Amino acid sequence: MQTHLALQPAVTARPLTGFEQTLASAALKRVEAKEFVFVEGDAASHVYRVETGAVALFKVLADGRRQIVGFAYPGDLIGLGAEVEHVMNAQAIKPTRLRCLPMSGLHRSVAQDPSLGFKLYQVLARELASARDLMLTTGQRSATERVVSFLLAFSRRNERNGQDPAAFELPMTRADIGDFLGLTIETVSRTFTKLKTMALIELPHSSQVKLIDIDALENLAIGNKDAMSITAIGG
Amino acid sequence: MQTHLALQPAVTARPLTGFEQTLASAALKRVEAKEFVFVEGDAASHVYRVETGAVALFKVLADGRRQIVGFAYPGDLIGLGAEVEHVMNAQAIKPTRLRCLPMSGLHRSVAQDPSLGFKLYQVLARELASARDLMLTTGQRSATERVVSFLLAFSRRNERNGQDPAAFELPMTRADIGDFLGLTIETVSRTFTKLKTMALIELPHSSQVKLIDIDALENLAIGNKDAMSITAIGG
DNA sequence: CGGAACATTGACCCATGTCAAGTGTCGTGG
DNA sequence: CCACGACACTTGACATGGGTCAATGTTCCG
Repeated sequence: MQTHLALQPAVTARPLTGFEQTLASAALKRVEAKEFVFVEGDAASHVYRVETGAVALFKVLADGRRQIVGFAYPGDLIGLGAEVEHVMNAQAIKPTRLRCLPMSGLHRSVAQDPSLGFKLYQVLARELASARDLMLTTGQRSATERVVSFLLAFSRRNERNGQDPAAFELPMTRADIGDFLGLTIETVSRTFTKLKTMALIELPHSSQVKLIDIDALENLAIGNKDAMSITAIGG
Repeated sequence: MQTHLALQPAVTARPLTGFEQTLASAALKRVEAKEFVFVEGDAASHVYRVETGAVALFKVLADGRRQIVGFAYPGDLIGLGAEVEHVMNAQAIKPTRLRCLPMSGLHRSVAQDPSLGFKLYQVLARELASARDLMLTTGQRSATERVVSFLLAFSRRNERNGQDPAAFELPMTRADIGDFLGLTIETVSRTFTKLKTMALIELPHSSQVKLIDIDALENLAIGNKDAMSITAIGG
């Protein structure tokens, strides 16, 4: 069972070889933190691949409530969809560089490489799986479980990239985390403080996280209220 | 802005013409209410198209908490994904007939029809959009907003199918609705009662819904606390 | 007719939201 | 290099929406 939260659209698109070339030669765009890559209603004229930096993807309600549906990191594709207009917003959360591929180019690539359509299908299937994991998280889990799942997703991402799974930098603010997990800033902050008090994490700076007891955190994430004692018995 | 909740994976797969033939001749399977079509961990050996009935797609946590990520109705495809095993469960919520297409057949179809991969991509893109709408709903909306969005999605579905947008039968239980919207049975039930008291809906039977004031409901869904007075002024 | 499953309702409670101070932290300009 | 302002974060006090637990009602089917 996939109990953990995927932080990203999971489109670290390795298999797109012919497409890869097209992208490599595509125009490079720089955006500053807080700058939008596209907004809801924009013509879906391009897809983008994040080269460096990070982008938040979100929807907003009329009254300003915001749901971040995912974060895109280097290697991730954003802007894919079936509609002629973007149905969400993409905003850089730190200085970011992107490759821009016009939709016309994408269509051409699909025409040339018959398997590309299916590859894009696989890319979206993984995004869909991530979206559903997040649905499980925001729909069913407690605040602590959500925050811990979020931190562990970072840990696993770092591990996949050959970096320290126990220490990382959060590129987003508490507000972003809250809008991703369906919590308020205050609840996110209090949960961090609680995990710190429980000696499960350390926060050298508010954006730097060190995971002290990953086993205990993993127990917390799956709903084990007293993860620490369980760990003591089990370990 | 897409403020409303899609009830289904939105894969009423019209465009799959060559594929359509394959499906039409595929084996027909009948399942009873509560019977599983597949469960998490099963080999993803087939995709299914719902012919009649309805299917709930859900994930469960170790302790039994359940998130329904979508309902599939006639015309919808289920079982698509990038993994070799199913990552969720599919359970009929009423007697259901399904066409079963083996994955091998799907792969053959993709090989024969180069555009099929891209068509499947579009199908998944719509499912992804639905999943993200549901994320917005469970992550940001109040109980009343969630239930009303849910009812309005049925209304719109009926309208698309040329049926009465103001009256329909709910195929699922209160528990299913709760697990879809991230609410408890009791909250769903109380919300129905409240809407009935406000004279916005009627419930001839617990599974039959009649929408009395769709405008007011639409205001409620987007967060307008006193939808009725607004409607009175606006209408 | 009886029982199981589903739905409603009520009373109570608690996790999380809201509102309101504070306290860093960082970048800029003097 | 320091002072300032802006912004992010933390913390506290309090409010409340929705969860929990429990009882009752309803529907359906054997």
